[in-house]
This record gives sequence, structure tokens and C-alpha cells, in this order.
Amino acid sequence: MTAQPFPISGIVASRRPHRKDAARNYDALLAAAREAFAEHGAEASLEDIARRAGVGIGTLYRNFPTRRHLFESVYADEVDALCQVALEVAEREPWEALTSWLRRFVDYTVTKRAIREALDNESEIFLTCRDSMYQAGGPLFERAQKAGEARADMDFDDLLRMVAGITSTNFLDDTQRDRVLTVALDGVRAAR
Amino acid sequence: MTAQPFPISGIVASRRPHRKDAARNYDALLAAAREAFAEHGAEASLEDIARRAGVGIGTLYRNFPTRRHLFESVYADEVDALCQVALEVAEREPWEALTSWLRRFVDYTVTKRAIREALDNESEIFLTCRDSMYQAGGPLFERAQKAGEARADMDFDDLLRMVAGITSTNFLDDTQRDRVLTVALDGVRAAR
DNA sequence: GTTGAAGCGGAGGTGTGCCTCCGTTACAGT
DNA sequence: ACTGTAACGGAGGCACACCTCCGCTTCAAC
Repeated sequence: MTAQPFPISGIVASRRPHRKDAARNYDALLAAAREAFAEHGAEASLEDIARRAGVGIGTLYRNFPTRRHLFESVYADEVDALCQVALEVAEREPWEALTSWLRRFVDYTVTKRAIREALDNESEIFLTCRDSMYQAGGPLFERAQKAGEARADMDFDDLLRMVAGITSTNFLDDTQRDRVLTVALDGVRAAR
Repeated sequence: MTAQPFPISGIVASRRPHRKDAARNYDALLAAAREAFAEHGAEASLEDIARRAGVGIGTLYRNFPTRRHLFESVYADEVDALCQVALEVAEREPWEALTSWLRRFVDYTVTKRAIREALDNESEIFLTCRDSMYQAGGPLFERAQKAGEARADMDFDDLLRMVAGITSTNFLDDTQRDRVLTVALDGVRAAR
């Protein structure tokens, strides 16, 4: 095993039980939980997780007394892996190293599909809403593009999703949300 | 009432019942649902919503046969209001009109706190994870800043939250996610 | 191989949410 | 005022998730 310079690494390693059967179950539970959380969000059924892992519900509770314990363990695993990646990219050019790490960050974050909604909007009314929304806001964006204020190589759908994504996260306070949104919008603004 | 040029507007209006008591209950249910969804996410208890609205559970089900109906109605209301705002800002300067509409979009989208997680991370282990994460990625960002590649007027926390936000939304496909992320990162890149 | 302790699993009690059904209530048209 | 009907509300049956408890099993130390 390589050096573990991150505080999380020790914690992750130390939590795994020693006995053979216990360690196997622990791993199975973590894998099942990661899958279940990705699929159903943070409210996934604990009994379902135990079932997926092929262990009894009692075993789940012995290893992870609360939902939070389980959730945290899964999360800690992800973070630990992500931290390792940072070491791997460290020798590249500054900007390139940063962005490739960020893109990995994205991949790992996908596990937090917990955050996402089940809104895959097949329904009639959602489509209508979308149409209305685009009909209302689209022209504003196109106008800005024609005035040379907004970059031409993206469309309104891109823009809405970008803003929605940034918005749907928790920030320390409104000041931070605004600051981040401003940064992103700088990216949308055409070079002049 | 002003003109309603958006397809959603008619739908929203036509769904409200005619009888006085029925209309009152309908309004109360929508208000309670908006509140409950904002507070507990899309899985908020329907019985709790009925309770908040001060009506029987039967009344909720008569107006909104499924959770989806209720959710859609709340959402449609938000969208409708947002569409109206687009008309109001239409006479301003192109870029200013766009961005002020977008900021309103943010406000209305906040209702979709449903998307957000209950992860307000008070716990010990979350803090440790965070420390590790920042310890791992922070230097990459600072290095990019020192090389003049990343703007100096934001910090790593801003950056992580921006990327996490964009990432946690659904996109049509990975191509779009990547495109949008690139746009936002253009905003992070220092002017040169 | 023996053995005792650590680990296992699932039955079952409790709570909560979903949704239906129907006796009662309140509106609105005459 | 009268009355038919639309709307109301909540009891109750069903399903499912949480979590505990304890008799049984498996490991590993000697």
C-alpha cells in the first residue's frame, strides 16, 4: 500500500473489520450501499441494501448503527479515492492538472446521484412547462447572442442546465452562490 | 388579468376548481405542497401536506390523484410566474435582461430544493472528508492561480461548489455536461 | 481438534405513509 | 327557502421500512 497522506485514508482503512467473514460482509454492504444510494438517493431502503449485499439486516446494523454511518462510509471511500487521484495528476501542467482532477471529481460526484431528482420528465405537463420556459427565456438569450454579449457556441438549454446545476447545490450563503454564478456567467459572456 | 401568451398559463388557470370551498382548498393544498416539497424534497408526506393545508387526505386525493399530479401543479405554478417575469424584463438591455431573468430563475428554482440533499454536514466525519478533499485539491487550484491561469477573486470552495452544482443536474448526455462545464471553467480562467 | 467469543440472520413489534370508501356537509341554482 | 349534487374528511386496511433481540453459526487462537 502506498503512503496515505490524507486524514481520511486512515479512517477508511481502520473501519474494516478483521475477521474474514466480517470483512467480506462489510465490503459487500459498502458496495451494495453505493449502488443503492446512486439509484434511489440517500433515502434508499436499508433492508434493500442488506438484501443486495446478501446479508441479514442485523449484520448491516452491527456494522453501521445508523443510516448516516453507512452513508458516511460510502462517501468517505469516494473521497479517499479522489484524494489519491490528486497525487497522480500533480506532475502535469497547472491548469491541465486542475481540470483533469476536477473532471475526476465529477465522476466521483456522480455517485451522489442522491442529489439528483427523479425528474426525468417524460410526462406531458413537464414538456409543456419546458416549452413555455424556453419560449419565455430563449429569445432573451438569442438577443444577447445577436448583440455579441453571449457566446455563440452554446444554446439556451446548455445555459439553463448550467444555472440550474449551480443553483441546486448548497452554498455557505447567498453571497457565495452569487459569486459562483457570476464566475460561470463570465464563461458564457462572449470574448470582447 | 393580462394576456397569457404561454401554453402553461392556460393549464394552470383551468385546473382551479369553480366552487368556492373547493377553490380555497385547492389553493391551500398547493401552498402547503410547495412548502413541504421545499422542506422535505419531492418525497414529502402527502398526509403531512393535507394536514398543513387543513384539509382531509381525501380532499388532497380528489384534487391530485397522484403525487406526480401535485408535484407537477406546484412546478407549473412556478414556471408560469417565471414566464411572466420574462415579459417584464424584455425592454432592458440584452445582457442585463438575460441575467436578471436568470437570477429570477434561480429564485424560483430554489423551490426545487427537492434536488438538494439533507447533507448539511455537521458531523465529524464529513468535516474530515472535507479537510482531506481540500488538502488534496486545494494546492492544485492555488498552483493554477499562481501560474496566472485561474482568476484570483474566487477560492477553492467556490470552485468545488460550482462544479458540484453543475454536475448534480441531469443533462441530455455526457457531451452536454462536458460542454457546459467547459463554459463555466472558461469563467474561472483568468483573463489573459 | 477444541472451544469460546465474535459474528450472523431474520422473525417480529412498532411506526408511518399510501390510498379507498362512504356517511356527512356545504354550496349554488332555482 | 329548498334541494340535488359536488365536495369534504378521516377511519381503516394494506404495505413497507425501521430496528431489536437472541438462538445459531463460523472463525481463529491455542
